[in-house]
Amino acid sequence: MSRGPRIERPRGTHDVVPADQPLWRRVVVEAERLCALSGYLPIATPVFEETALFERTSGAGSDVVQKEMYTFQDRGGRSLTLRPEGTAPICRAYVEHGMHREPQPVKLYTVGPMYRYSAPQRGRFREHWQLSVEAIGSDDPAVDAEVIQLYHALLERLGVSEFELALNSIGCRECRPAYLELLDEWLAVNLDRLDRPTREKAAANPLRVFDNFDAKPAPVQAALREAPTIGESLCDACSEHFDAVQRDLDAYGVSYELVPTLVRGLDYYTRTTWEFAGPEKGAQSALSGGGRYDGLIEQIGGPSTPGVGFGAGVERLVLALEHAKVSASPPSVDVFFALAAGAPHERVVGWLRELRARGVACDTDYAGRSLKGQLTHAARLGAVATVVVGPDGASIRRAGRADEDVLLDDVLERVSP
RNA sequence: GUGGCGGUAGCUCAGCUGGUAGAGCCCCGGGUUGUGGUCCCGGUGGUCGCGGGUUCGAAUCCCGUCCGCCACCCCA
Repeated sequence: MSRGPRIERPRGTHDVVPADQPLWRRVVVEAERLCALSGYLPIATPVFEETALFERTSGAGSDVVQKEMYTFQDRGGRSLTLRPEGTAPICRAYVEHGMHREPQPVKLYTVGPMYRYSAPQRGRFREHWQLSVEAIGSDDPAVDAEVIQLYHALLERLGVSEFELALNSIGCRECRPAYLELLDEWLAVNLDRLDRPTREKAAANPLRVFDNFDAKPAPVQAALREAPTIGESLCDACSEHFDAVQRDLDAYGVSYELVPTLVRGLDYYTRTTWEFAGPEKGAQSALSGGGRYDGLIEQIGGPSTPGVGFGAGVERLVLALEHAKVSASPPSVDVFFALAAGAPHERVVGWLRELRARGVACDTDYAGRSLKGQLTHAARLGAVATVVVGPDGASIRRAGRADEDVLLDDVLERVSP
């Protein structure tokens, strides 16, 4: 029969099989519903983009650009990249379609696959699905809060209660350079108090010396606690902005923890940054993360335009739902036709056509099962009504009701009132 | 990309120090149950991840490789 080794899905990818779909759909449907309720409109962008889009916006030094991009040349010699994140493509579409002429902010969302070449693990894939929500064209802190609240509402709505929201502001082009200078100075003086990984960070990406703080040796933690944080260096405008975001979150009833060392992995972020962490242990706890990106649109050749948004992992959210013991049922069958010996097949086909036209979900046996097998199958499908069809009549069975014997001519009307 | 652990039926796993493959669940059939999710009996189903090596003989030992999981890195 089959020759050669069995072909399996590519490393780091996964199938969402029918058994997984109810939970998966629930996440996506609720997300879309909440987006619509807040005025976010759906947009779809290509799954691949010109490589420069990500190189320019994410930052040449970012992990994504350095080691995680799926980059390839097409037959025309173009360098293309499977999108590693959703924000830059949406901003590209915003510029390309002149959405700056529309009423601002333009509020958009999309759900689709993202690609990152990293070592697969539980909850971490090379192809994973993400909900991306973006509000472009306003620097109002109320928009930051709205977008954060949107994901918060999604978690509540889905029944996930075990999560934490970490919040920070990383300043703007005005105040961040000054802070970086302060930090560099401090690092230079205190280098001998740090361990090797932290020293390497200090050289490569000083903002990230605080990463994974809890795992560092106690003396290193003690030292880092004395280091200057961005919060103390925010300019007045950024500081006011950040205060306003917090006031709105309070008004929304969203609780958060201020984490002055929270820095995100992409270079385009400014001011507000945040991360929702879920109940799963380990490095895959991040459910969603986002921030403001006031310089991004300019970087890709558009007019100076502020924006905020986040990306949220669908698989991680599904994992959180499973952790919270949330379940969802598959779609049910209204009517199942079980055929006894001598049943008129053509009549059943006609009933199927008519019921489906009326919007009644119905099915029958195609596996040559015994009558008992068909009834068992009907029960497993969760059929509301099972019709046992004989040569001259039928019997309609519903849970908790007496069987109803009907003429073949009356089946349709009795089964679909 | 680095290190550790692991891959046996669709799923969860057993298979002792090498002797040539098993259970439960699932699926199908039969019986029982008022012809429907229970229970009982039976059956289908396996390139032991893949390739090579050692051996009279490999699921079992060795090497390589692929895939998964865990940690690191980093993220969703």
